[in-house]
Amino acid sequence: MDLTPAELTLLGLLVEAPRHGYELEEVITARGLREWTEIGFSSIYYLLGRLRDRGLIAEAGSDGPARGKARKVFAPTPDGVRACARAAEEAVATLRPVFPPVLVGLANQPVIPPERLRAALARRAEALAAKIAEVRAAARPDAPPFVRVIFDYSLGQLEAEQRWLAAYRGEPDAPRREA
Amino acid sequence: MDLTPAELTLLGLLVEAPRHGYELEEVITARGLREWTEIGFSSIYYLLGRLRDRGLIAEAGSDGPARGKARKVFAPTPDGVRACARAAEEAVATLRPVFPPVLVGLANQPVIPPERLRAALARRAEALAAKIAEVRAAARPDAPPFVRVIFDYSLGQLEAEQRWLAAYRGEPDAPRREA
DNA sequence: ACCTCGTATTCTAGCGCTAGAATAGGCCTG
DNA sequence: CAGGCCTATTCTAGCGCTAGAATACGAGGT
Repeated sequence: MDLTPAELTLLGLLVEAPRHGYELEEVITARGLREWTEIGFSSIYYLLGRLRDRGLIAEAGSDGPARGKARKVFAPTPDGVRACARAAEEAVATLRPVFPPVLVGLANQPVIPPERLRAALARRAEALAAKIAEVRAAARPDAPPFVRVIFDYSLGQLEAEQRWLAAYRGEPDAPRREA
Repeated sequence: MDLTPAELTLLGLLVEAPRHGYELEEVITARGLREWTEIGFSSIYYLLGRLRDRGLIAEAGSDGPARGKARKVFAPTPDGVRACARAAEEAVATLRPVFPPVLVGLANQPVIPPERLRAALARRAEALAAKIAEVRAAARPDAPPFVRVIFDYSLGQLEAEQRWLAAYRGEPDAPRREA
């Protein structure tokens, strides 16, 4: 009954406006969701099929094609809209424990030669700075608040990681005291 | 050729000390890695098989069983140790873009009834506070630095999220200015 | 008329992983 | 020494997902 993040993303896009598969693909790439949601091109029709089988979306007539094969436009059913709201609410409320790969790497720190580790941390610092700049640049001040909050979240997480990394690179071996 | 986080975790545990499948299971639960790594009981032997097929670990004789069926002890091969170091280094260096479910939920914020959204955010705040307390309690000051750094990371991320959440709950609709 | 190009969907094989049951073997107890 | 029990491993079926190829179809050029 629960929706995966990918399913919720797709369903949400359809709640926003009825669309056909190809259009979803376009929207996903246009909004830069490809990187985040990890919904591949092939998955779209697959997920659409699952959502339809569950009765959360339904074919809302076929659109007059610009050119080429007829396209199937999908729209959420009333059930689908409810499910979307419930799943979104659930996603907001639940804190998912994360153990990102970087921590797995750090847990194996003892096997990494020290100078390689230092270099790896430097590479991370660079990537982090670049990412922060990128997110800042992408964050339009005129975006609606519910979009801004997403950027704020990402930025907050990235900056926290940056502070942590700076402290850690500064004194890689010395234990530090609590705040 | 790359190792998944789960594979790296297991391999790392074997680099630490040769072990058999059941023991890995015990270590994983004892260290609380179950929640983080999402390595199910069934996966252990499966992953062990894959690592062996790739020549990264090998059976290092069977241990005298305390009682019951003979157990197969696995130890990393020289290749395995190298792969572990390389993968750990890689994991430390690369920044993986994350788009946690909470953001997917927030992206669908407009379909959530406002009072439900407020309640969901409140639940999240509670869970967050509890988690922070839990991590703080688990962070032993006498732990080796390479373990402490992991707790520091988690704590930094959680606290950043807490600040973000507090700000957001304070003014859920008003746009905020940049730092 | 035919052919090609651009749009859009569907199909197929197969990989990675998981749950859960089945199996195996030695010890201990009566 | 038969039976149960505990430790460990292995097997099996199947799910979810993906890449990539195959298909379908109309418009426009020649």
